[in-house]
Amino acid sequence: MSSTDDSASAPMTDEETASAGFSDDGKNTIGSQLASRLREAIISGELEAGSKINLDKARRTFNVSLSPLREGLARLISDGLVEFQDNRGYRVAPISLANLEEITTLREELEVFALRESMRIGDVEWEGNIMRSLHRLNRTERDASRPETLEQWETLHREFHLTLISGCGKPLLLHFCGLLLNLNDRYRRVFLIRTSGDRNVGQEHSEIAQGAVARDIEYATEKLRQHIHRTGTNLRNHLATKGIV
Amino acid sequence: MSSTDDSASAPMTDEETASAGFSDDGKNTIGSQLASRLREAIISGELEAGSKINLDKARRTFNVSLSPLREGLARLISDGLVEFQDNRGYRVAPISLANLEEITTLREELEVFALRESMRIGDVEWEGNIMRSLHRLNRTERDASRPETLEQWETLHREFHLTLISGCGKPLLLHFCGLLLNLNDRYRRVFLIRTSGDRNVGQEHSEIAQGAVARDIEYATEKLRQHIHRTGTNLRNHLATKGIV
DNA sequence: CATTGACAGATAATCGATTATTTTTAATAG
DNA sequence: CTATTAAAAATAATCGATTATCTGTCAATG
Repeated sequence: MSSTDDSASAPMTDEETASAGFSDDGKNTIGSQLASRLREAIISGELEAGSKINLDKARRTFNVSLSPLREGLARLISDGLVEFQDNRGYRVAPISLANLEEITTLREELEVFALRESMRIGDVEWEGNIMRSLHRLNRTERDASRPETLEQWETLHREFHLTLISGCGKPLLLHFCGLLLNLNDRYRRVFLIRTSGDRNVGQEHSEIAQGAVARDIEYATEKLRQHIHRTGTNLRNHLATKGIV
Repeated sequence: MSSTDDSASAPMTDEETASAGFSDDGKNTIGSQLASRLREAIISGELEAGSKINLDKARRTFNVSLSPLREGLARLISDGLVEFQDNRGYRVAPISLANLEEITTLREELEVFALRESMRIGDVEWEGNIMRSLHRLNRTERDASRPETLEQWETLHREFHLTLISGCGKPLLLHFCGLLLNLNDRYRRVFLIRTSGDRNVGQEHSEIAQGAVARDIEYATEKLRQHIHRTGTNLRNHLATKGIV
């Protein structure tokens, strides 16, 4: 419900970060930095789902002491990306078909509800933010041969979905939706290298966005629901291909 | 999504805990114990909403070192009962009318959805668990003059609501509902010493439970929604009385 | 008189070492 | 051979001390 770091912060080169003065956008403490790095490692699949996290090994890998390491891991527990047991340590949250299906179902419930609320009470700034997010997202190509474009697209995609519902005026609801989006993104990054051919995801996003700013509640919410559902179906097939139950 | 301790565990005297062999129900590490103690301190209002948590002071109060203290606080962040900022430390999550209203709204959405799902797929064991929880709850009097009965009632009440939706087969959804219940309980414990006279809460619970096991979806979900809504309205009035915005 | 900046005290974050617990291995009895 | 137990190794949890950061105070400046 809190947490300082901001893993989806605006892209910025090392030089800018170092020189420009306004670098105070979180990531201050080692613990925070670790949380971000670990989150990325898990969502990208670098750390395998279900695998144990050896503290001593991780300590050496990241060149940090135990305290900030545990601090960082604690945050990922809140995110649902890490599981913990007293005296047994940490492990990367496992993936499963059932988990993916629940995430999809809950997104359909919560994200759609949040969009409905946003359309009910969102202001003009909210509308503007949607159009900006949409534009930035649609201008970014997903090129499977260049991993950095995939990461970039993921960031903007997440941003788009969050912006869409950002007008709802319900911090807790946004928090839940953010968690679900995170969990969902892991499945996509691990299993879905390229989007399936029979979809035009860009157009789907455009339709949702346009319906939202036009305040056509039935249209927009239904489009969003279908969008989420299709993604779920898609991912489910990919999981099945790899034999995951 | 994980967390080992179990703040709503069965009541047990110190003697029993010490002698009987099966005391391995969590609460092993100092960090876990602290999480429970702090949670209780916050939900009961002992630690004032919005107040800063001084690590050094807390360390002395609880006679522990910094590491487990931070560990415990980290868990309460997941619970939404504590907020944190890098280099600024921890504070008890503030309360507000808006926050209470959001909690109520989300409970109406999520808990009702979870009940619907439970009624769709819950098995006989689920039904039995409901009847047991209901019985235990209704047999417990809330006597304002004896604080321990209030605590006991809170525990059983929480248990009842969680049991009601425990058949839904959706761990994440149950997690969210658990969080919301926690957050809601804090408002009740702090603001509602006795239930308002125009309600028979015991009967409300019975109606919901009976509707649930009878699989009368419309009836049960509507009763639950009203139950949650009334509680919200009630609490809102009490907050207004104390001048909280 | 408001603003800035340096200082000091308070507080949070981190480290390295130590202690507690679990897991593995090895030995032994049945 | 399998099951049981004891010792050893691996791992997690905690501690006390140190370092980094923040916050308030007060003097100097415009």
